[in-house]
Amino acid sequence: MPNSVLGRAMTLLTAFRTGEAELSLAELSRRTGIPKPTAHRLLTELARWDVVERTPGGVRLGMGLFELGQLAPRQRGLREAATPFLADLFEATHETVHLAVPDRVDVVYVQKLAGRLGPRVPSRVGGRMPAYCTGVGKALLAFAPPERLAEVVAAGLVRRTPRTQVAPGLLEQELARVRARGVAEEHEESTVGIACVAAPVLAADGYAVAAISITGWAHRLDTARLAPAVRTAALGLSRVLRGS
Amino acid sequence: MPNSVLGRAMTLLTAFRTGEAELSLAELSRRTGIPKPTAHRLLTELARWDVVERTPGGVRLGMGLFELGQLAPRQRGLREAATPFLADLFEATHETVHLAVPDRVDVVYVQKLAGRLGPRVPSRVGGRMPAYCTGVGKALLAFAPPERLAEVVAAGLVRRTPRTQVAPGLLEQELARVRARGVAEEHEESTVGIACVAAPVLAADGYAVAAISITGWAHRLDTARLAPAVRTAALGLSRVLRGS
DNA sequence: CCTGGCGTTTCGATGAGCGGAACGTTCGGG
DNA sequence: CCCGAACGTTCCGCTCATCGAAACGCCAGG
Repeated sequence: MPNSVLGRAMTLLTAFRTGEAELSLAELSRRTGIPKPTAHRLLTELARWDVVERTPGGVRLGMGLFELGQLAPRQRGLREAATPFLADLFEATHETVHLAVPDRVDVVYVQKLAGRLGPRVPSRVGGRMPAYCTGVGKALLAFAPPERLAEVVAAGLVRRTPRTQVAPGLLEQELARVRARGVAEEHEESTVGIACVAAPVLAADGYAVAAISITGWAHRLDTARLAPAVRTAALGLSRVLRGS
Repeated sequence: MPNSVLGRAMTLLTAFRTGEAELSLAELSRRTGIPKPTAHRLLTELARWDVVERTPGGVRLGMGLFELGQLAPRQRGLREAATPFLADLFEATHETVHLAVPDRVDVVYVQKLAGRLGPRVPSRVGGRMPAYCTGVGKALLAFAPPERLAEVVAAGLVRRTPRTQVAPGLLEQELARVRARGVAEEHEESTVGIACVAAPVLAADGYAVAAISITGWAHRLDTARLAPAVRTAALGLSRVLRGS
């Protein structure tokens, strides 16, 4: 348990898990080891800033936090510029469409357009996945500074499904193919039953700042047919971001 | 200037304005009145939690903040459920599509799909607008508990454009029409040149939890033609949220 | 009725937090 | 080239914001 105010506040905020609508003071205290009166005091102040909101059953993360988070520049401008391309791609294919950015050895999803008929893809906006076993992650790694792959390998390649690629040499060869082709694929490497085709969004320096992907059922997604569409959207966004 | 750690940290975080990629320590200190060493210390700790990130020119709001903000339940489940309906509406109309939720006397935009040809609508995801002069706001007010309108009136109706409606009685009459019709309109009341047609997303208790809208140029948007489409999307989302 | 658990409040003790001063670096102007 | 201004960073004695055990009232379940 941290002994700083900020550390404790962050510990409370990060105790909330995906899908939890609210947590009671007692549960937060149990999860974090922060004594109830302390947690109570901190949450009371956080509520004054709308970082948390009081509910009948306890507290929930607040709209003020959502509003602040939307100002984070690394996702904001990109998501705004990308939304028309993503909407086009969604309209053209009616498969789930993602925009993701790199963050250390992971990808973070910043936009997702999904219909009502596709698979329940476990990705979510604001969520993370490892780069090495996801389509968007491989598209980003292929066009990342070379030390990024070394970081990813040093962090460890963990088998998540029977099809996860955990040999660094094979991953490196695949990334070379991605670089040559401009498109990355994922076939059940991160999630059983799910396939994906992704293309990097490149900045002027040739490195990827984001990746766009289409995701669907592994038994049904025609990655060969969709690759040009994904690549087209990514190239369009790349051009817009370069200001030309 | 607050004398609590949380208050100071929040003051620093809320000093960032829309569109600012980063701020120097000195600028943050000037804006907030927080002495440089104090700001430096707080930002250093916030950076450890990815709430802010260091940049060559200073600091920026971080991806950790974005990720936390995406967990806020009041926008999360709604945005995920709504995205297919919004995407449908965007595909059908190619006008800018919004999803907004009520927050006291304002609306907060939680999703926005815009193409590349429509007006540069000043709304943004994570941004706020007053309820009384926006299409989504009026749709929400018409189906809000009665005390909400009283709050809005008590907070004051401020003229933002020559067409802003600032007479409480006229607003009340308009909201009655919205209730009867199930659709609200906005004709340059919040932003010159912009029109909007919006429909409420209703919970089982008959109150609105969100509103969906289509926004476009005031001289061009055919609200009469688009109203049924917006209402259809809102009704569909209402039904999904009710679980039936 | 009793017990356990909840959220809330109190207040003396203390150490986390404070910020002026100092420092080294960089940049722009004379 | 030199100087001054501004920057970010560090230091450390002081202090007050923070802490949390204890107490309290309420509620639900046995």
